[in-house]
Amino acid sequence: MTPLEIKRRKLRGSGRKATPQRLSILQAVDEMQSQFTPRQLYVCLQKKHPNIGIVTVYRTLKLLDESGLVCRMGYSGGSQSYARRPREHHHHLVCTGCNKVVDVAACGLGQLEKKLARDTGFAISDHHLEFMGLCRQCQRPVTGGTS
Amino acid sequence: MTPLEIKRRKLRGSGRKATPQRLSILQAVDEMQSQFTPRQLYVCLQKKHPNIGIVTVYRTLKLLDESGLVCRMGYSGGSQSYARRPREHHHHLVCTGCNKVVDVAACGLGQLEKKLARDTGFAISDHHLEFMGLCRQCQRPVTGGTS
DNA sequence: TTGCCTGCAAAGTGTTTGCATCTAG
DNA sequence: CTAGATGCAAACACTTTGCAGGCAA
Repeated sequence: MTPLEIKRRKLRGSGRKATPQRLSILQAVDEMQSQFTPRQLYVCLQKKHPNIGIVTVYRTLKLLDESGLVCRMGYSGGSQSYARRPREHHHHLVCTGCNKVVDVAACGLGQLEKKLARDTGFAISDHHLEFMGLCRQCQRPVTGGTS
Repeated sequence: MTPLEIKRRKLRGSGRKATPQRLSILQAVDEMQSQFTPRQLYVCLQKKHPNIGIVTVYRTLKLLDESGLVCRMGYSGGSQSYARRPREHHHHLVCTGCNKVVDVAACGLGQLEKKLARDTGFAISDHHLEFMGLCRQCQRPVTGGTS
């Protein structure tokens, strides 16, 4: 089964139509290296699919997020950002240098969550955790030109 | 020395003019219970100081953030949010019902952070942690009308 | 008095919505 | 064929900017 066929099934599986635009967007998402904004994805799409409007990108990303095929992240630079589909419950390690995002499986916040629930009376349903730092590459002193 | 006088000095201390608008904004910030957006602060200000424009609120919050008198937080609902000057490292417990924010001192992520740094090679400098859930009040069944 | 500050309105962005048309199923 | 999807333009919301007048120092 081709990758395209897989994407098609995923879409249909969540009860949506597998239009060419959506398949293109899914493919483009797969090719993104890190977080991206709707506009960035739109620009990437332009190269191969200049007929897709940015409105469709917005709508499709929202839809794919609801279907669990992409993951809505926080805001970056005043714009909503997304990332490729998440696995199970996990967190992110964001490089402040190159903006790369690494998934982190380790969590172990269940206990803290329970303690907090007891202390505050909140019914805690979820949490977000994000680590910031410099990845290996960005830690290296700049060896080439700076331009 | 009155609280007002303190605020005045803080402003002057960062080399800005202590205008009545800025003092009013500083005072309103002090009275905010949790995170707030510029608009929310503006609405609060209207009650006592209807002559302050929302533009001034935007400009002043940015300025106060640069001066370290308020703390710029993430986005909430498509809008930049701020909070009073932060204490030490802490996290937030957000009610998904009423949007109330409670500060959480407990953290204990230092170990996880170190483990992660070892495993991934990242130089981790910080992390954000946010718990979501329903506060006590929002957990109660609706007793009044739903209007 | 002088330079920074304010408030209005207008411009800039990012995102959503209305609507006619098109198409996957 | 029909419900849902697309694309355009317009509407919206949030934030910034230009400018004339005002005020703290």
